[in-house]
Amino acid sequence: MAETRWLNDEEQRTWRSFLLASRLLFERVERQLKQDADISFAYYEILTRLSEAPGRTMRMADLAAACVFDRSRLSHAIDRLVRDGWVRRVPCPSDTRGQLAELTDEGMEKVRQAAHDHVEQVRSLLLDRLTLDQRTALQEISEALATGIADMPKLISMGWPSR
Amino acid sequence: MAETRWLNDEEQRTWRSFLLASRLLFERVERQLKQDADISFAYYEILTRLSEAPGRTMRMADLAAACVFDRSRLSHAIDRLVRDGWVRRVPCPSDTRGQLAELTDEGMEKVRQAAHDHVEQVRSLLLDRLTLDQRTALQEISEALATGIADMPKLISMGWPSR
DNA sequence: AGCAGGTAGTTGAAATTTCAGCAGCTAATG
DNA sequence: CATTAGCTGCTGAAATTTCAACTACCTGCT
Repeated sequence: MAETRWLNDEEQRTWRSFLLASRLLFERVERQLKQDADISFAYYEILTRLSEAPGRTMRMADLAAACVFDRSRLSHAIDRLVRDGWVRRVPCPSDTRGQLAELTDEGMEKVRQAAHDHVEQVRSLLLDRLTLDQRTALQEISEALATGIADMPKLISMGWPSR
Repeated sequence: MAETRWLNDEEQRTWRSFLLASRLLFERVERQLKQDADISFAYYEILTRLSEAPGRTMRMADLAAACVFDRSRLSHAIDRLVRDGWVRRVPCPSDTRGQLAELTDEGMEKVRQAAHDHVEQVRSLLLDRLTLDQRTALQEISEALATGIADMPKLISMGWPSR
């Protein structure tokens, strides 16, 4: 195995500042939602996605992909949202294996109520701190990264016995 | 309370693409570390910070701040790293309350071993996908965000009884 | 010295996420 | 049609993180 190609200063600084900024940002977003609306960002995001979906309904797998959850995590999370009365499970008509998660009226109300302060927070932590150029740049960068990553295989298969 | 100032399309797209990209990125980084080095990114980061610190040693609170962990999370995490023999706890000489986390030789070896593939992953997921201009922009944006957030109070005190 | 208020780190329990594996179903192949 | 590979979602247990105290100690003030 070759020598480790360490990051140079510029590379290091880019990666670390990105890491730091994202984490500080998400930490604040989480904290604010928990404090003002008593809901975690994970749940808030699920509810939001559903609220935007046609029929307030999504297939479990699609919802998981949208939220970048694995299936198991989503499954447990939906259990809890169902328990709280914000989501309902509906069998999928076109695929017997499938389940749809449907947002209830209570769930819809919950998102609405939580959204107000959340949006303000996103503005003050992210949008208001950047120039228009920076926002554009960030968007382009993010989209490039997301596209690139989505195209890559999830697991790097290494040295597989060749048949 | 005023009407919710929803994000317009451009704002929405910036925020969501940033959200998506960061999560995909961190998800891959986590997965790779787990797969190749059998360690979570959280632990890897703790070990890394310690490996760079003078004397391979840091105060708990500083380490927590560097990793954007709360104290409790760090405390539990260090428990586990101590159990695994990668970290040692040392009382702080200057402050009786304090503790120092010290990286053991085994811990150092673990970081070294994990770092190789991790660095490659950071390159292929992030650095190699951006132009030099984009890397510069991302760095500036991240630093602006991090600075801004660090300056803000953690909790928005609302409607406090005026004395 | 004695006290008030803040800081450092830990603790245990509850909540959440991860992990491995499973059962049922679909779809492609021959 | 039968086979088989792959997908869908769920489950339970283990690992981790969050939450709310709590102890011990430091700092500045009187």
